[in-house]
Amino acid sequence: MPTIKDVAQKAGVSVATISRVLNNNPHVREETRIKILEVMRELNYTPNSIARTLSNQKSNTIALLIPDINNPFFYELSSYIEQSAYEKGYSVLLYHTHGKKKDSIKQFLKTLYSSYIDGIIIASNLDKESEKLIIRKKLPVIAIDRAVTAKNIPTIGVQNYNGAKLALDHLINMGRKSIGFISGPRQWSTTNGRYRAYKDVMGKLNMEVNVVYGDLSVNGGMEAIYELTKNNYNIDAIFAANDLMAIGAIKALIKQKIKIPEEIAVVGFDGISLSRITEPELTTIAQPIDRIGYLAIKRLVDFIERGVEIPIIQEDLPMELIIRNSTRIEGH
Amino acid sequence: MPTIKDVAQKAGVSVATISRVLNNNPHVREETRIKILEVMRELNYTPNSIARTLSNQKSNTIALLIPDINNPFFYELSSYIEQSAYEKGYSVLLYHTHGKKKDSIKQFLKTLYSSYIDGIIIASNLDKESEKLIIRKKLPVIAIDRAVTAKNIPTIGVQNYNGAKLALDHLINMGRKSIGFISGPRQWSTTNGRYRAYKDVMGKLNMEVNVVYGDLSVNGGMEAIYELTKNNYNIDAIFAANDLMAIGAIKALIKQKIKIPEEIAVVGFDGISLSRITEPELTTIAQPIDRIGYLAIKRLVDFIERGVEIPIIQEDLPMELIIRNSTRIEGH
DNA sequence: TTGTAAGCGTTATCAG
DNA sequence: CTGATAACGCTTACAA
Repeated sequence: MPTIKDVAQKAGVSVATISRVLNNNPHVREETRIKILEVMRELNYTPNSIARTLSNQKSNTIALLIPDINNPFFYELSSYIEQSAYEKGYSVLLYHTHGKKKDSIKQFLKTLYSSYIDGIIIASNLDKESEKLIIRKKLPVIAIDRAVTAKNIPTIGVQNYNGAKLALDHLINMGRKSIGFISGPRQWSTTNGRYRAYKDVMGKLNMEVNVVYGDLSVNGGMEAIYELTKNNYNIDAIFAANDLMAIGAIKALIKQKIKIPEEIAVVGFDGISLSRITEPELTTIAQPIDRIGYLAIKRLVDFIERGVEIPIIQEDLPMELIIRNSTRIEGH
Repeated sequence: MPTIKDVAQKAGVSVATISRVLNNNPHVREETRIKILEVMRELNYTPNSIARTLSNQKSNTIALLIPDINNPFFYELSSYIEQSAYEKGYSVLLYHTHGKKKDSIKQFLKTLYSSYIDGIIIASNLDKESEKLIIRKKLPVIAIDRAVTAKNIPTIGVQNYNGAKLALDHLINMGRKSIGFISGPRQWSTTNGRYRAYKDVMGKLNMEVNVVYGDLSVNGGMEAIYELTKNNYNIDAIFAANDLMAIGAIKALIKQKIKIPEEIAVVGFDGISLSRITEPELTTIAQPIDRIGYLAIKRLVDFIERGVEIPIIQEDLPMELIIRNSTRIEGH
């Protein structure tokens, strides 16, 4: 691989000048610039990014911490983040927090600082200690969606309460009289809003409250259904706190030969692409995953490159109801 | 962040000595080594990996090229690869070849050489030109599974022919008399073995051949079913060249109110975790995804660190039949 | 066993 | 507008 020296030599100038054209420094005579660009092409020269990073103390890389490998929501999210980063000239360093030893997150954070990572996006739920470690350093951080309990990390999330209301109103519009709710884990901050909406709507309409807790997985959804249908034969709709559990719900209902949506309608939450994999396809409340990824990168890069402060407040994006056959009787 | 200089100063030795203990060089007095380790802990020192990379011309990073973001098979694969790499002290640089402009792969390859990437794993199908570019450099490369048409890239794959035979024998053992095959795209090398097995088995047993081509997606599987069932009312089993299409097949069959497996049994291929998402769950031929990932990393690292040549031959791993309810009548 | 110093490929300061 | 050169943090002959 040719280096900046080779280019300098062949072009008959100093490395400083080469560096200048590399960095679009205007103080280069047009003639020399052209000459140099030509030589670069001839030599098929690419600037060495490692050397650049060392010199600049900046890597144009953003670290992304995501939790479970089995939740497609995070894959889709990471894909959008990578795309947005790519467009701004940044790479993404993916780190799966799930399944690794407790200390390894600490280790990873150390690595960050030894690689000149420019910023961090956190989609995982970290323990308090790790969070503190992150905050202590001055690296720009942004949390997305479900995540982070510390108050002083800027967060981009979704309107969980309003989104859940969309789901419930839809079910009620479809004439459902008894709605069961499959909640996420109690500590999980983002499911709280969804839970509150459920309680509020049920309360206002004087409807029975039936809540079961699940672990956000397909199996969790199945188990929740067994629990819910064990005693409540009158339920005619299910609202699940995420799509994976809703898919599990559909699976369990089909197994019990319960007709969807005729006997029980199902609504999910997230809008992952898997929500179309079942038969019937799942009605769901879609998060603007692309937008979350885009915003996270934008906020971070704006700060890194232009010092634009990231608002410490929580920024909550609206959600969208997508109606499919798990709530809509076909042909209607 | 403290540097090697800070450590040297505080420990009262030269940076060379620090570097020696960092690299486990035995020519350090035990006493000094201990002293230095102590100072490192005190200062909370972490060696700067960028500087190390620049000096060593080696980054301990392996690039992984994966295609479609929507195929969970590759996600699972990449997860195992990351895990294996992690255990050997390597990071993985993920690059999605799908959806990016044609030139960007070329651009990416350039980046590789400017970041001292130590090796490449290719899971994507690249065009000939890109492949040539890769081969021309002396970077160690390994292709996995479905991939790569060039003959001179070492490849780790699976026994497609034998795996497909497992599926077909199973269906025949279950008493099926007419098996339809949903193939992958014709050019797709890995589906060829599966196709040949189908032809051979059908031929040997004098059974009717019914092949439809799909694009390896869920929708592709659905369309294939519409095609297959349009004319062949006597089919009682489907073998799909991958799980995603098999899932689509199940979806389409359910939509047509055809009972699985009573009327039509379905077998997939890959063994992705999504194969358990349907009701009934999918019988499938599982690839040893973990093993593929492990081997790819092992071969690469063995070469990088100890010069162990990677066998140029294709290395094909055995597959496993997993029987679930899409072929087995419940209670049996 | 330890230290000195050159080198890895850039960037940036300071002169000219 | 251009060139020398120190600096980024580490490794590694070569000397001592």
